[in-house]
Amino acid sequence: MPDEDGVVPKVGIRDVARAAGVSVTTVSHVLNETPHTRTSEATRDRVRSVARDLGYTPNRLARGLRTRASDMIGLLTEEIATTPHAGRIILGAQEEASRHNLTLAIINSHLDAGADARRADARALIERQVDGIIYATVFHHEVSVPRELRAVPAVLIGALDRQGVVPAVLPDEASGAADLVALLVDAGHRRIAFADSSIEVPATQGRLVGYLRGLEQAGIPRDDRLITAGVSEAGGGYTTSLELLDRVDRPTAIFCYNDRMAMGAYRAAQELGLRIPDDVSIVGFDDQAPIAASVHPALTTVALPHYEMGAWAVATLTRLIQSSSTSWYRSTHPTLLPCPVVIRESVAQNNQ
Amino acid sequence: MPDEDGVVPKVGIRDVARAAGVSVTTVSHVLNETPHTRTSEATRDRVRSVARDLGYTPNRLARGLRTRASDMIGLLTEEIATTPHAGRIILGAQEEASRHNLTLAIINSHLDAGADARRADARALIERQVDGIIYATVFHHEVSVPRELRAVPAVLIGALDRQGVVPAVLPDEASGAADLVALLVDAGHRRIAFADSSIEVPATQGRLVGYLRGLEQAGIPRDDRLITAGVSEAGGGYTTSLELLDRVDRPTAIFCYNDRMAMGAYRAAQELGLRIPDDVSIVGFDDQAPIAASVHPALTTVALPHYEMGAWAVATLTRLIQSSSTSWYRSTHPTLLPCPVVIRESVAQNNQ
DNA sequence: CTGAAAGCGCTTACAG
DNA sequence: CTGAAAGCGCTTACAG
Repeated sequence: MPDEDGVVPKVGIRDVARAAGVSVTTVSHVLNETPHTRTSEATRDRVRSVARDLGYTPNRLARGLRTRASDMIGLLTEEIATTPHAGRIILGAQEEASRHNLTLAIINSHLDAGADARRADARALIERQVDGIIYATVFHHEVSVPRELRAVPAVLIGALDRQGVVPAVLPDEASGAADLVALLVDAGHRRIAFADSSIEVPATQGRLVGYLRGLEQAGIPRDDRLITAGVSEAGGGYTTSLELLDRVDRPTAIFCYNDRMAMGAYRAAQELGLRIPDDVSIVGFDDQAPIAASVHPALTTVALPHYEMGAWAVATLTRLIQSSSTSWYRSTHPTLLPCPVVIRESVAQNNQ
Repeated sequence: MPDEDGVVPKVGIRDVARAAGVSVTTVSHVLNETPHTRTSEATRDRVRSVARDLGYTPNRLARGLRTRASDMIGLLTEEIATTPHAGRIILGAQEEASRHNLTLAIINSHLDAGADARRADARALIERQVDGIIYATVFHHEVSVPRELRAVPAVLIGALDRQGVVPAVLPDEASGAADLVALLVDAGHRRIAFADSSIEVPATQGRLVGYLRGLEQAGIPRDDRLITAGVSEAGGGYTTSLELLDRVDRPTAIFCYNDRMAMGAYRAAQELGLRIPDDVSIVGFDDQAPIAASVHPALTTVALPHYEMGAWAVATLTRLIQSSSTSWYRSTHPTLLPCPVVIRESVAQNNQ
């Protein structure tokens, strides 16, 4: 309880021990429920109630120093907090951490900060004695993992380790894209365009691959005239869709690389007097929170498993930490997490 | 360097001391650049180079235990990581923390988790010995701050302390709204509608107040027929704008409560064959990342100072921590941070 | 069933 | 200018 200054005198384990008339050893055993330690029920009750009455709060710093486990996970993000939806990676990691009684310490590195800054950030986390580090990037390019990450168990989100030794998790963009195509095919579409992004990120590969796989699985021959590319913003989707929809044999559906491009496609369709989805179906990718649900008609798209990747990373890390094996890493195969199709209103049956 | 097992033997301050042929005291002084401590230049150089060669990484846990300062700030968010843009609060806090050589530990509480869960979360942070806590909420309702927050310096983001004792920072929504109205007035508009949100959050108050203040400053009489309310989603903006724009004396500009409602207003205008901004100007609020820039024409709106609030919180907290005064809190006035108008293309000169 | 004591890796008066 | 030693608040063999 606060004294008249409002200062709360910190009560430590020895205060509890003294007040309960036992040793600190016993207090520690009781409060931590140390296995293989038999303490009389009476003593345990007394210790617990004294601890509560005194408002004892264990000092996890001291505990960590002694046990050599800080129970903290470091999350190193690369420009990710700026990205929409990235908050869900943090959220997934945080909630999984809470489930394991771990705390998440985060540091954000700027993309353009360079390798040195990133290494310094990793070091800062290691100085905190984090038990493991999650390194999350925006695009899943291959990264050379800062070598400080070798000092501690680590996992990657959205990136591949060039040395192929650090476990990684990625969205299964190809399957998501293929599923989306299947949805279109099921609705009777066969002339499905792919409005790709012209910028070179690995995600492009995945989505294009999935698009092609989807066609193949439906027995629809690839038609390169239906594959276009533009800036991965609304503007790019507009330009590219305008051209696509102005053809005599225009596609009955457009699969846009992302939701922003889909917004542009909406506008193109509108200007051409085509109704969505009756005259043309449009789908996107990303399930970007405010866009996909706010456009009219609401956009059918594919969601990225941000939350799940964050949770996966912490779960995997705790396993690595517990195994405490010298060789943390077995599999070099990245884990692919499903990208679920989110059905809204921008796809209609095709009757042509 | 790793031995053959890949295990990196932890090097501590005593290893450095031994290798440099000095005491740990000296190593500590040199590495921390302790003031009022004169160590020969030669010794300092030797210590530093030995530390570097050995790859010495100070253990901040041990340091914290000794100095009673963990150099960690706890960020307690309330459902915030789910909110678009909330990442920027975390980012602002994180970057400001880095500047002070502090690390951010985050925990997210669910809105519906209740006061007990929130208190447990605060306690978890305090067990980590955080030097201060930031409590960030989505809507700035008044909150009763968990009493564990009294044990440590704390600041509020986006909320007011019911007891009026914890420093708080809020977006100056009223001024932002007034500025937006001023922009419209400068463009010659006088019949400016306000498509308010029908849900009751304090932000509504601020924006409405700002709208009215803006009119007043321009000498435009308040016209309640121009103030409507709808669901604060695209659908609400659509319905409400449709009605507004269908009047004979329709407004020349619509100020939407948020960007999502503005998207609905866009659709209403389109359906009525009104061009934006030539026939009607539309503005929003929030500057929601993917929406405002992706709609056509790009939306003029007001940005929320998320990043700045995060940075403010950490900066203020460090000041409170350093002052180490028993009575941390002086001012009960919340700090209001400006909401800058972001001019894009949805406002045109009115010539009626 | 319970406790005395060492030690985790640092910092910091204090002494020389 | 430099160092020996105490101590931050815990946990954990070990002994009884």
